[in-house]
Amino acid sequence: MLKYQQIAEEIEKYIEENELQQGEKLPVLDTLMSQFDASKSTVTKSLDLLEKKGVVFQVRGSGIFVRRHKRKGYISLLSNQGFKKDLEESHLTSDVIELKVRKPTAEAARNLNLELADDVYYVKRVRYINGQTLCLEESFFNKSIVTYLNKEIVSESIFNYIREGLGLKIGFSDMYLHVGMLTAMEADYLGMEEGAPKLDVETVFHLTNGQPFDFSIVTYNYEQSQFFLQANSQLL
Amino acid sequence: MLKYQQIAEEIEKYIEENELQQGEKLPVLDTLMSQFDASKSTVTKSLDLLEKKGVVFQVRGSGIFVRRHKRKGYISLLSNQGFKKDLEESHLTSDVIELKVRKPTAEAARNLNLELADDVYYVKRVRYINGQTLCLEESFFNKSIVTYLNKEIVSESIFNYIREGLGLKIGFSDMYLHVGMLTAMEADYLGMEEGAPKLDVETVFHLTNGQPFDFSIVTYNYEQSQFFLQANSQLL
DNA sequence: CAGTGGTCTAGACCACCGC
DNA sequence: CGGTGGTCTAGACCACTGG
Repeated sequence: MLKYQQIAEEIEKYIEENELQQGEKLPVLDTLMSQFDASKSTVTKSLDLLEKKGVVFQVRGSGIFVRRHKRKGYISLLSNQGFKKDLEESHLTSDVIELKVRKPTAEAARNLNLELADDVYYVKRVRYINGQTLCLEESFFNKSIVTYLNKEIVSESIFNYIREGLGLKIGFSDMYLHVGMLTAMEADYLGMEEGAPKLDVETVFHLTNGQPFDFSIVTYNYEQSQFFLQANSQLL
Repeated sequence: MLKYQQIAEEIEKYIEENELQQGEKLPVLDTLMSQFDASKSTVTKSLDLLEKKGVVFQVRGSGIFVRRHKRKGYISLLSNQGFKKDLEESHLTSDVIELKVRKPTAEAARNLNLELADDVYYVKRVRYINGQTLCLEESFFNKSIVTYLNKEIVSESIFNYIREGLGLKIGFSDMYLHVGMLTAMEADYLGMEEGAPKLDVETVFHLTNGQPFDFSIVTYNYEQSQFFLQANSQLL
């Protein structure tokens, strides 16, 4: 593990263990440098990481402060694939409805840069949170990259398997959100009424080398759809 | 303007002007270093910025590549307050429905760390995109920070005024998303049916020093609600 | 194994905040 | 004006990719 990741982790752990609140001040850079026996750039890099994650914010001429958000029970839109993080106390399960090799839909082919004749793994799941339906998920995996899947893998964390089992490196993703009304089929899976509000999240996942390997469409039950997002304005 | 920002801007401009597509390779680091007469760290910092903005992705041992998303007409959830960026071709206007100094709601007070007796500027606007209703927006500004507002300011970009007119530095924001159904009042403003799907986005905006100065609730017309989001998985 | 990006250091100097 | 974070450099060395 890299030094700056290590430092970032320790600082984050320190914040959690001491239950520091929004606005509380962390030790100054000099202290952190000697404490972790690292150069200024390295410590700064750790802090930039934490800032990107929404854990701290830095104020020039003043100090480094803890950043917290107040609300519980929200799903972080960015702690990508595998909510896990913000819903630690919640119980998440999945029902696998379908798992097979097939040809992609036109939309899936377009998003994965595939031909209609190429093979994809198709996975359809319903996800539950504390026993209530959370979402319906359909995923298309480029079979030439994700070469094997089975029911066991698919009922657990597919992404962990892709990372550890297949040794692939997941890079970045593009997400598209739409609000609409549930179709009869979706309503059925989610145990809701047809025409109820829904949020569709379509995501294209890429490897670190830029290859798209997964296109997924997730339809959220609006009653469980509380999402959270942290932004930094210094992008311009 | 800082050197690394300058470099980032020029690289971005270069990509736009030459209409580089997803996956196209940029010059190698050495070239960029000499081209911009900058050290490796500085160029790297520029590229990290662009990576955060979703403009490029870097692959160790291989190169620096252009990142693009395919879909047009989506509102970027992160290019914070002031869509402007992704909707450049669209025509955006506002109707100011209400502008006054008042006491905050309990919710607004909580999110702005204010007392119920403190003063806030309250702004209510309907926003249009190409003549169609896009959203209904209610904002509460901490009056001890945003000391003055008038109809003219409020019908243009409030955030530009805060930055340039008041000289305040906007830092980060926390966003909370909910899906639901339009109330009669909301439907009326948006020209929709009561009970139609909606997306509510509540945002708390902070200055760079961490002080919250604006709490806003934006209710989107679901027919116009197409959002876009780019994520980087290397956060862990 | 050559090419290319990533990490880390030490140190100089700059820019901002708040007393 | 002292304290603190931010920028920038030069250079050593590491780690990954792809032919």
